[in-house]
Amino acid sequence: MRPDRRLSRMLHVLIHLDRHGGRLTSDDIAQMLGTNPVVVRRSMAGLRERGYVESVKGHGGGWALTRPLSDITLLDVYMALGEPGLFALATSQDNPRCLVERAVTDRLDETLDQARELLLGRFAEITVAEVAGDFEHRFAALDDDERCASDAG
Amino acid sequence: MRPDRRLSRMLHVLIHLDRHGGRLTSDDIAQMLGTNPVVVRRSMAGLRERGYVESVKGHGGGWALTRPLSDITLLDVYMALGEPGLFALATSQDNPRCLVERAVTDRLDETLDQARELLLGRFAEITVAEVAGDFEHRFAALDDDERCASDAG
DNA sequence: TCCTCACGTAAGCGTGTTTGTTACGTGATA
DNA sequence: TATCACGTAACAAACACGCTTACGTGAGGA
Repeated sequence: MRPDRRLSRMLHVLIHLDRHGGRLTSDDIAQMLGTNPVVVRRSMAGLRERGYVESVKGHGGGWALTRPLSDITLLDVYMALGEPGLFALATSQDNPRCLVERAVTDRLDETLDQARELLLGRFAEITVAEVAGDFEHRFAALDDDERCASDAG
Repeated sequence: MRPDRRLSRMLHVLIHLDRHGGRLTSDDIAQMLGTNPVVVRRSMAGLRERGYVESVKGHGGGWALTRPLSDITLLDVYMALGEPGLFALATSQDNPRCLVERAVTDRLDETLDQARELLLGRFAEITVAEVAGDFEHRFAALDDDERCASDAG
């Protein structure tokens, strides 16, 4: 199955919006992500509905943050994307009458639920500002040449 | 993305093989799973290569266990399937030069790795015999009518 | 010997989800 | 009024599992 990369991409965008300060158009963002402005608008619609960003039409329009990154957790972004399925694994329901199958699915679902709980719990603990801090720390550690060579200066 | 149900199905099959005692043909198993014998052979090839089951051609042929369920963990079955990807989520590599993206992907990958470690660790702790025990326990708790109505008697 | 059974494998299509693309509409600004 | 930029619908591409068909091989029985 093709993996969902929207969470990764949206975090990337939020941090760039913060660093940029002003507005970025869907086209700007699409170029950063190597994709299409329509994909950007589609992915960011949920973030707008939840009030993390706003979009403005017309000249000088584009996308901007409406609150600090420290107020947005990875879980917030994940939920703004519609809480897509986390696992590429699922239990089968080929014959719900079969008690063997039910024992298997119950045991597997229980284990998957534990992993899901851990994952979403971690997402809830991490703010986007923290990830931005990871970047700042790395960027500060570079010497001047490396800073010029990187795309995030 | 379409989830992978092979792990669930293979556990189901292994427990039925154990309860049945003798051999089951790919056709028998396909009917249990509501699928096609070719799908069964393909999924079970890895289990055979690892020595958990054997297959015999010709009259009276089919599939049988080659070791007790207590010697097979969920992790063993997962690995026999070729260790398919666990998550429907992945990090993006749209622009590896971008330090922001790298900070995001590193943080996300780290979190996903934690969840993966938990999940595979749990898989390693659970034997197929344990899941079969779950079934036996439930089956013993049924009264006669319910046993007849279930498909696992 | 010949037939049937059952597995082994290759090849192609179906399907669902994200992603990519085109097209058209709407509102805001110069 | 022209242009910019978002909003949305519609459709194609890519990808992996699942399904189906087809053909080959080895084992056993008539």
